[in-house]
This record gives sequence, C-alpha cells and structure tokens, in this order.
Amino acid sequence: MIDYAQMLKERGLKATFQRMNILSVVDKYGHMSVDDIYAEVCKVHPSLSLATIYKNIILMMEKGVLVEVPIVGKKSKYELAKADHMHLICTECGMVEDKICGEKTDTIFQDISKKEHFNLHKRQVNLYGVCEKCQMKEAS
Amino acid sequence: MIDYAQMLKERGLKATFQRMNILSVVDKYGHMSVDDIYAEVCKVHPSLSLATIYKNIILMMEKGVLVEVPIVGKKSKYELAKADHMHLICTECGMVEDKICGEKTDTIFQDISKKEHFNLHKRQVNLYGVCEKCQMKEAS
DNA sequence: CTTCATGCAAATAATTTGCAGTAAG
DNA sequence: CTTACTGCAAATTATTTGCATGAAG
Repeated sequence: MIDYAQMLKERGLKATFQRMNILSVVDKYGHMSVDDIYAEVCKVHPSLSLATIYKNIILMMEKGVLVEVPIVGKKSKYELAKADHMHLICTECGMVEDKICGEKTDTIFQDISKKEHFNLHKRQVNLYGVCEKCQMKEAS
Repeated sequence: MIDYAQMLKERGLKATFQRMNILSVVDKYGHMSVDDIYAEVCKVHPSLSLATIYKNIILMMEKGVLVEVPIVGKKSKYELAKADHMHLICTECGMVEDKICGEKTDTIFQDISKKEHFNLHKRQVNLYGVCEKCQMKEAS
C-alpha cells in the first residue's frame, strides 16, 4: 500500500483529497487519460473540476510523481513514476500493460547513446498490437 | 529522390499540390508537427488551409504513408513511413533523430510478445535526452 | 493564521466538420 | 465530365488562466 500523502509531502505538495484520489485511481488502474481520471474521481468527489485535474497532472509531473505515456492516435495516459519498463498497448481495446525491460535492451540503448554522444535521460518503449482477449473476440 | 505522386496514386489518393508539398517537407526535415508543416508549406502555397493539413495527415496515416510520433510534453510529430527504427529526442531543442534498431532488440520484443500471447504490429522506441549540440551550449 | 489549492467561468488553443467552389484524372 | 480535394467559416473539443473562496498545515 503506497502512502500517497507522504509521497506528496516529500515533494512539497499539500496532500489534498483531490490529489490523493488522482494518485489512487492512477495506481489502481495503471494507466489513465485525463478523462478517465476525471470520470473515476468524480464518483467519490462529484464537485471535482477538470481544471484541477489538469493543474495537478502538470504539477505532479514536474515533481516526478506522475509520468506521461503518449500514445499513437489517442490522448496521452498517465502512470505513477516507477522503474523503467515498456508498454504493451492494445490497438483494439486500448489496454496498456507494463513489462520490465531487462538489462539487455538497456545496454543496447546506452551503447547507442554513447556512440551518438547523446545524454540519455529516459527511455520509452511502446509495443502496439492486439492483446490476447481481443484476439479471442476477433476469432469468434 | 522519392516519387511522391506515385506514392500517393498507389494508395488511391490524388496527387495534389498540397499533398506533394506535405510529403516533401516531411521528407526533407524528417519529423514535423502539424504547425511545422503548415508554416513550411505556406511558404510555397500561402493560401493553404490548416484544415487541409489535418485532413491529409489523417488520410495519409490511414493509407500508411505517414506515421505519427507522439512525444512526451509536446504535440506529435509526423514522419514518412519507413523501416522500423528508434528515435533520439532532445528535450532541449526538440530535435528528433532516427536510429536503426538492429535485430537484437527486435528479437527481444518478439520474444516478450510471444510469451504474452500479444500480436505485435508496431514498435515505438523513443530515447529522451540531450543532444550533443545542446550539451555544448549548456557547458558554455 | 497563512499559504496554497480548488472550482468556476471565461479565454485560448487544437482539431473537426459541412459545404460551395476547384482541380485532378 | 466526374469524383475527390481544398479552403473557408463555424462547430466542437481540449487545455489554460484569473480570481474569489475554502482547506491544509
């Protein structure tokens, strides 16, 4: 169980009800768009404003709590900042699943960066395809 | 030299002046946002409409001529469809550079997909960091 | 208490749409 | 000629901002 309040205070942000809930639903569902977050948090806090979501997402990204996951053909999703990983993205249902990268890819990326004199900060690997569930549906 | 007219006709699209120019500037500069394209093509075709750019980008993506490159914290860029590759993206100046992936990463991605019963269609690898030029600037 | 965060409403930016006129084949 | 494409203007959607009120520490 993650302590969202502490997570926020450590970065100098007040632990408001709204922020706690944003973190909690992002944590629960893994990857959410602005609208997903809004819809979900509204269930427990109906007077929530979209502007608050936008302001907080930007703020929490600056503070390194949230990370943007831009996706081909859709609005970005957001996830909690965590160890580097790749995404399997289903182009049918929109599902996003985390997968740990492993050292091998890591080494490859670092070698390339070194060769190009590129100061690498962050990797982003997205694999687009059709997930097992959607393959089932299509077959039927 | 790429024959843009043929490229378009092969996919059942008319080879208009606008489309030829969009392809030509994207080809020339490698990676461009909607606004970049608009600004550039306007130089040779001042009466161009932004709506035309949007319509054509969508159309050409459907026909597999253009590919979207979504980027953290910015508007997407577009590139000509070509062999799989990764992107080095400079977070200072916005530069995007192509790099060929190599078989090693390819194999890793396919293995993971197989293990997850994921039907892989498309890879997207973006490495974010600071390019050589911007490192120079910072140092000075 | 004091400061920072929220929610609203209004402003701005980004994208899409409908349609009459125009150009490609 | 005929169909598809463009450009405009209007509509829609997405995001940002300013400010008065309210909550956190």
